Amino acid sequence: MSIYDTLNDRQQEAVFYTEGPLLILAGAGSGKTRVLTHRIAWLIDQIGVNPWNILAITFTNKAAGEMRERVDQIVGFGSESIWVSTFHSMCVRILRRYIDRLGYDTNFTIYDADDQKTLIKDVCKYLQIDTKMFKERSLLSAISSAKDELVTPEEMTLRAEGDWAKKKIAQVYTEYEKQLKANNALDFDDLLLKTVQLLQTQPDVLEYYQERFRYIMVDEYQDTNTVQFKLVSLLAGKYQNLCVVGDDDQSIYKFRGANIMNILNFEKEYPNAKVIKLEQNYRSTSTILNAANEVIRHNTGRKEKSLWTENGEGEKIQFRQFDSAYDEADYIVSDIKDKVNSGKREYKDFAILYRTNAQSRIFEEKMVVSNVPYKIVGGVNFYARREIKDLLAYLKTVDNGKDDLAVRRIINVPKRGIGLTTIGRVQDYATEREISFYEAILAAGSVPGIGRALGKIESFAALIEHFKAEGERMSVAELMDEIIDATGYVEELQADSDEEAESRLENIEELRNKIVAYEESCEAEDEKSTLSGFLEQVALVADIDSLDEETDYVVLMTLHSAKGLEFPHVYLAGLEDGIFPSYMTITADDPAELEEERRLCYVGITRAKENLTLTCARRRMVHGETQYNKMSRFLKEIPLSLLSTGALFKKEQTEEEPKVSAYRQAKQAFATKAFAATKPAQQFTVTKGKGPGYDVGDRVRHIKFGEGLVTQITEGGRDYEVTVDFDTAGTKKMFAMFAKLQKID
DNA sequence: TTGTCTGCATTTTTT
DNA sequence: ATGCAGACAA
Repeated sequence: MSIYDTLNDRQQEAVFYTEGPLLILAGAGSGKTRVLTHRIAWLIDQIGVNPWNILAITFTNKAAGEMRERVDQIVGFGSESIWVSTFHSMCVRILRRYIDRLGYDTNFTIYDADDQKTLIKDVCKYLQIDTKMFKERSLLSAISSAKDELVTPEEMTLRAEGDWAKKKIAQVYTEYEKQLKANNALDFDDLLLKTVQLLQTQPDVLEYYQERFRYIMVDEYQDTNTVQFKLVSLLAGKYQNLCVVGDDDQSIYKFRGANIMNILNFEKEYPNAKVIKLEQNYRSTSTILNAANEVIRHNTGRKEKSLWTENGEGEKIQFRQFDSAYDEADYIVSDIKDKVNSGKREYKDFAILYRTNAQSRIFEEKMVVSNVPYKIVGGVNFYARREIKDLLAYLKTVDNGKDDLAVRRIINVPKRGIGLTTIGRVQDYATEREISFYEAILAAGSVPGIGRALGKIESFAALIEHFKAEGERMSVAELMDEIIDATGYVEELQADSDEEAESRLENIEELRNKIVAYEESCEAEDEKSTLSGFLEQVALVADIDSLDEETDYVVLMTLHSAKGLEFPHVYLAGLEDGIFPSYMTITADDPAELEEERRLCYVGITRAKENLTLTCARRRMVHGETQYNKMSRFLKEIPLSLLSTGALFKKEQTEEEPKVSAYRQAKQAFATKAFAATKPAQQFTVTKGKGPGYDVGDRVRHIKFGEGLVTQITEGGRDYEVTVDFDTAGTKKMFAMFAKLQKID
């Protein structure tokens, strides 16, 4: 009896088919990770492939670690020399070795979203771009998609010919690139793009990696974008032993440039590709699986497949609608508590999934109050916190003096009396001479107009030089301590006794732990721990990587983060039109966006193994205002026969609304299903309470237009449109939400 | 130069 | 509700 006997026929076929391109269409819960690990084992064990020649690309570091571990368990040796990593960390590894060929230093810095924003602001200021017209956000996303599509600044400039707005964007892109290079920095997209450029321009490097990676596997292939596709094709170009695993129904990263065509057209790209479908689900009960199938059925243009399972029917899916988001959170948390207290489950069996990170807060509050251990994945990244970024900026400055952003960040943190004017002068001097900001600092004596700040700058330069010298002989942790000590960063926080300062100190302590952990892990692998190495690790960790299956806590995260995970009991919260599917996708004119939301819903449902609870609230606070939402359209796509709406629950007595039971509400919602498609969802937002707080015939005051008479109120979209006859300003139509009209008695 | 105030926009999802 | 940029005073 071999380990491969435990696989089903299809899975075996996928494992044994080792030569040439292979597309595995793996439905949710069909055991694709098992297939991949067994395939690697098979390659090593039976085909005699050197582990060194295998590359497996996963979506997260966590998945990579798990895969390595599982291969290790099967094969027992050699797994450490397999390359298992994410696209990004693989690229960094390659670039650290060869990027000098593209004119960068190999100790380049990686810019995160925050740094990108700072840089783009600088660029806009420098180019005198009107950021009212060109939002930094959209500029960045334009640049990002250009990089995803392998479009260089030169190309974009050419394409923009004759279009003023496009030319502006191209100009920004060009300058942004220039500055990145001057700072010896790469952004996330660059990691992929530069690697592709490297392989395209350096035949010997390409040859080396093609030879090295004779067998390539890519997980979550449906979420790859054009650069990633290109990268994989380059690497697999010689041996063509490329195995990709994916599920078009789980493609949820289009907004990040993921190109679903990569999977749909795999057979066109590789005409001799073998296609294997894995359709047996081992994860969920048939009830859950049916619900998922029913929902995803509403999408068009998918690869036909039908998931089935031998698992039992299991329990019905629970559905609950609540008056408010508070009630919703209350119910879920106490439901979890009940089930744990009755000994049926442990905390770690539960996951609460939601559409947006903002929804986590309310659950967190309830968890704290109820004393339920929990872990929130995502949200504000640990490394994005101010104190962490500050200290990292010191490390970056020591590591890569060209990183102007880092130097400018810390030159006056903690306060040294170096102000904006001084920084501006130094920057001008640096720009003029085309030297880095830090070089200008070192030459501060010759910068004009510095005046009495000179001494302060010189002592700052001396401080950094001191760190650089010390860094040569110190470990990263020691250097960090020295920085904390010499700058008085912690001291300053300690003097501050409020709660925020306290949590900052804790974070700094946590950072120190992470540095020590990094150094220990290097030691374990017999590698030298370096400052660059640590900074790189920091840049590429996702929050999900810190998820630990062993710890007994409830996990809270977005649906996106939940991809690839499974839990015995899943709560899908906030199933309301406007939340999920999000308001953006409902109002977008592209139906494809709604389909992506539906796939997200499919992903969410299929995370559940045994129990699934769907909840929504009639009323919830969003951005400081109360929103009234209809239940999600996706709910209506689940057959009523799979649902249980459970016992009735308390309604708030203060509300004047008709008292309809949850069950009736649900029933009504399903009954109107046929009409729902043609009628727009009725939802609206008001600043407080119900209605705009005034009526036709009332006198109101507007902050700018003065007093006037309300002549008409019409309900439109998510707001009221109010027509007011102003005494002095004439008749205006405006939305109640924005106008903030005040009734005059 | 620093701190505070005010008005303004912002809100999907992430390696 | 929160966070940021710009204005202005200390």
